[in-house]
Formats: sequence, C-alpha cells, structure tokens
Amino acid sequence: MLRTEGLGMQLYDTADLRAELHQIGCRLTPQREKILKFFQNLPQGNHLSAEDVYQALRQRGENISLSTIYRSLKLMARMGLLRELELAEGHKHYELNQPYPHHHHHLVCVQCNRTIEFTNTSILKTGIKQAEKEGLHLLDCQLTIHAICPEALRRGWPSLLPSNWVCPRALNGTVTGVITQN
Amino acid sequence: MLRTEGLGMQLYDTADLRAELHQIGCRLTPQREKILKFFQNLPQGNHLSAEDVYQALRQRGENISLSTIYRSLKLMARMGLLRELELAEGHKHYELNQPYPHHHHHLVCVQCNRTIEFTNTSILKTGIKQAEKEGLHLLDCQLTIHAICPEALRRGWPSLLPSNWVCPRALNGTVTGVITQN
DNA sequence: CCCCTAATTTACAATCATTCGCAATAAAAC
DNA sequence: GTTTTATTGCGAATGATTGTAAATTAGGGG
Repeated sequence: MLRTEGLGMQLYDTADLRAELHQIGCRLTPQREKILKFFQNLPQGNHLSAEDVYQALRQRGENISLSTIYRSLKLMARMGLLRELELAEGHKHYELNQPYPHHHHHLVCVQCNRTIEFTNTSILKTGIKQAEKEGLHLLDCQLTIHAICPEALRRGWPSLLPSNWVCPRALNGTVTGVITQN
Repeated sequence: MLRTEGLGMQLYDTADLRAELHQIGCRLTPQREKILKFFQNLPQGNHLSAEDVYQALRQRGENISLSTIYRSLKLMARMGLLRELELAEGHKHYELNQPYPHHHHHLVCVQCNRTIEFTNTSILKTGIKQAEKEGLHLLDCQLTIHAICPEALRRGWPSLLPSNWVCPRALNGTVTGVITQN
C-alpha cells in the first residue's frame, strides 16, 4: 500500500493504517492514529524520543499515556512506518520512515551530538538487495556514521574537555535538520 | 598508526595503544590493555555486551569491575578502536572496529534477532567521503538493516506470536557469525 | 629509582529510559 | 447489541548505565 520497494510510505490515511494493522492482528485506535499523524506532520529532520512525543501531544490537548507512546512507537517501527534511531543521546529517537526520494542517513559527532542528514540512493539499493538475498522483508536500512569534529579533537579528547565547554559545531544552528545531497 | 583510511586498525600492541591513549591525555592501564586484547583474540562475528566482557574476563581470572568495563568500552568506541552496535537486544554490543578488508555491516531480524554480517566496500567509501565533506574525523560507519523473516510474518506478527514460539530462523546455527560477500 | 600529581579503578548508590502486570476500556467480529 | 480480545493507563519494577568518593596507580620530573 503506497510502499516504494517495500520500504516506508508516502502517506497513510486512516483506512490504510487500519488495513495495515488488521493484517497483523492489531486494531486501529485513536492513540495510534494520532501518533502517526503527528509524525506525518512533523518537519523533516526531527528526531523525537518517546518523552518528546508524549509532551508534544500533551500540549495539543491529547492525553496519551507514556506507556502507550512507547508501545506505539515500537509497534510502528516494527511495521516499518517509523524508524528507530540510535544516535548519541542514550535513548531512542524516532522519525517517519520515508521511501526513496526522502530516505536518508545520519552523520553524528560523538562529542557534540550534532547530527547531519544526507541522502544516498546506492545505500538503499544495497539494503534492499541484501534483505532480498536473505529472503527477509525489509523494514529499515540506515547508515550511521560516527565521527568527531576537529574542534573537539583540538581541545584534547575525550577526557580533557572541561565540563562546561561546548563544541563550537554544536552552536551552528540546531542540532538536527541539515540535509545534503550525495 | 596502522590505520587504513582513518578507520579501525589491524593490530594494536601495547606500545601502539599507549601512544594512542597518551595522544588524548589518557593512560594505559592493565585493564584497558586486557579488554582490547580480549577483543583482538575474539573470533569474527562476536557481538559482546559489557556484561559479556565482564563475565568472560572474570572466567579467565581477570577481575575487572563492571564499571571499568563500561567506561573502557565507551572510551575505545570513541577512539575508533571498537564499534558500538545497536542491534535488537536492548543493550549495546561491541566488536573490534576493523579496517577495509574486514569492515562489515549488519542485517537483523527484529523478531528473532538473528544477525547476518555482510561486507560492502562502497558503503565504507560513502562514509569516508561524507565525513570528509563535513570536515569531521571518521570513527565508525555502519549500515544496519532491520528486517523481518517470513516465518515470523506468516505466523501473524507482531502480537500474535505465542510467547513460547521461536522463530525458525533463530534455530539455524548461532545468532551471529554468518558472513556473506556482496 | 622515588616522588608527586592527576588519571583511574573500585564498590556501591543512584538514575532514568523502558517495560511489565493488571484492572478497566473499547475495537470490531458476529 | 453482545462477545471477544486487543489495548490503554497507571504504578511498580526492571535493568542497563552512570555518578560518587575513597583508594590506587601510571608515568613524568627530579
């Protein structure tokens, strides 16, 4: 249903989501629908934790329990609707799992946690090919590059950084959101 | 020192490790040396948690505290000596970060946690290029493919699996260790 | 070779993201 | 509508990981 090569989706409306859920014996609940909609309306480059989603929905007057958020995020990640990201912050982050034209990867500075998104179609192709070769159904495919910025290196690293020092790269705009083409 | 394109290493002896540590203001301790040696003598395909390392060293009569294991693993991952893997088990796993000929990636079934390793040189090239482009020093670069095996899909998924059911693919040999060439 | 200082280890406590158990609720099949 | 069974919500529990403070040790300088 609207999938591109088995990975991610373009747009899921209520009926699509219900169908997808029913297919695996699950039900469509208002909570699940709201959570997915929330991600679908989020600007590119947002990586949210369960707590983030909880707070954001709460501010919109939607009182969905934190447990339900956790359960829904995990479920949707396993369905391939969301991507579970393991960047550098010590807890999982989620984003919409988008198909080809928007499918992207992450470059993270382990010192300042700045995250740069970039696209690369050959990686996706590799993922699809590899899953197919093993006879598995692809859910997600992400290249994560861990790196360290030169500013942090120069200051002495990893233990010599004064605890109040902030990596200069972290100050250039937001932590996430930059997209570069390959 | 023995690096290949700035990623990973072939062999680190005591002097190399000391030099690398000193360069960033850290000291070579017997604990750190033993932990790295331990990983260097491990067969390909092992992904160990901090607890695993703790137990393994303890069995060899090396009593290194769990805290030290945690700190050393993190330090060495940040140095690019080890890779921190976020597969599907809910805790981090580590393996030696090896350069080009042995550098590899992971395909994981989110249902049975079976992990398949595969190599692909173009991905490493992409990682190197991308880090360079952003002016960052590359530490690691890993493609993680999340997928689900057809056996689990057929049984109804994700909630219909009886709790005592084991995905058949999980029974084909060990959970980790298979290497396929691209 | 010994001293000194800062880095490190250790044991233990603390944290904090995530999960669990269970009663209450509500999809959706009939 | 009734029934079945997935799901929610709450609070408690879990468990990986990190913090703390005292004791130890690496390694540079005399």
